[in-house]
Amino acid sequence: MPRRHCARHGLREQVGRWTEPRDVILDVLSRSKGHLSAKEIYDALYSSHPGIGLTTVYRTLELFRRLGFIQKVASPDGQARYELRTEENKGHHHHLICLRCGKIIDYQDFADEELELVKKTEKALAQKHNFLILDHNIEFLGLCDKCRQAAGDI
Amino acid sequence: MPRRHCARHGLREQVGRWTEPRDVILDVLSRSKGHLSAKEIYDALYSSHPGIGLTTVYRTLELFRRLGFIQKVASPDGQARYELRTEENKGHHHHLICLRCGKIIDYQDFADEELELVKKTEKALAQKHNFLILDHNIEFLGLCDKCRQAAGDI
DNA sequence: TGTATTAATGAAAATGATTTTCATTAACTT
DNA sequence: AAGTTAATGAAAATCATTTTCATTAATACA
Repeated sequence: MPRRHCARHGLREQVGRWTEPRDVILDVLSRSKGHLSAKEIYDALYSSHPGIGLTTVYRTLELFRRLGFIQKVASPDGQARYELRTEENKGHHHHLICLRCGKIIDYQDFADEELELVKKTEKALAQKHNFLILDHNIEFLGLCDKCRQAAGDI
Repeated sequence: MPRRHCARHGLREQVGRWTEPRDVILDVLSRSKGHLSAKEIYDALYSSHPGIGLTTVYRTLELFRRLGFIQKVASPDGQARYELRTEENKGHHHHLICLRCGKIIDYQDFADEELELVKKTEKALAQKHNFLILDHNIEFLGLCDKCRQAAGDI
């Protein structure tokens, strides 16, 4: 069985058993640029590994999230989407989301300016509302290139 | 039948028929400070109007959203929540969301600073990704006062 | 290198929010 | 006041996700 990612990520110590599904799902995630839904991962795997069930995909994604390997993003089309955490995107949750097809695009621009404002806001809000702030989200919603055309450019 | 809100909001022209469920649901929304889920609205109505079904609540919320009277916010607990659009909150979608109970708090602080950054970012992103930006969301996720205590303040 | 242990899997059923269907009711038109 | 048809409510359908449980297989250990 391929141990590609197991060695690569030093997972052995953190996960009970390193299995084929976990290996292949991590592989799909690292191959893909964008954010994939559970169903999309299941479909991508189906031709090469028809045995892997959707249940396992969900369970594995939840495991990876717990381990901090991936980030889960709620998409307005109802399916959650997941992306591998990399050095670049670590700590950033800034997205461009298409309301029509659910596609999610990361952006890095203005990250510094945003971060400054976010930190300032965070501190003030935590105090004012006695809230323990653990995370934040900044997202822009609209229509992606493809869907603008499909929708007759509105 | 009470026509309270029908007159108040000048709805008659915009909606086909003004009905009791629509009237009462709008009433609940305008009475409530926070963001209510469909189920919460249904429950709030149950004692005084046991006849009104959950289906109608959903349909009415969708109508109100189409008309621009309310704003729908996705909550991480899985249920969408809705708030009446008022003069103050119009154009702002800035929320403090509790990951444990789903409670949503609006905030206005830093709205001006945020808006400036948002506009700048929006323009640049729209151009770079050929995206038609229709809306944005800024949210802070964490634990509300009550849930911090329930969770032993972590 | 087998073999036992038990974590991980997959199929099917369960869940929970939301949507659809369809026969009935009632708001508005005339 | 009566007809038209939009709106309703109950039940069924959907859809993403979770749970259950019997089976499989990764690791430990003899």
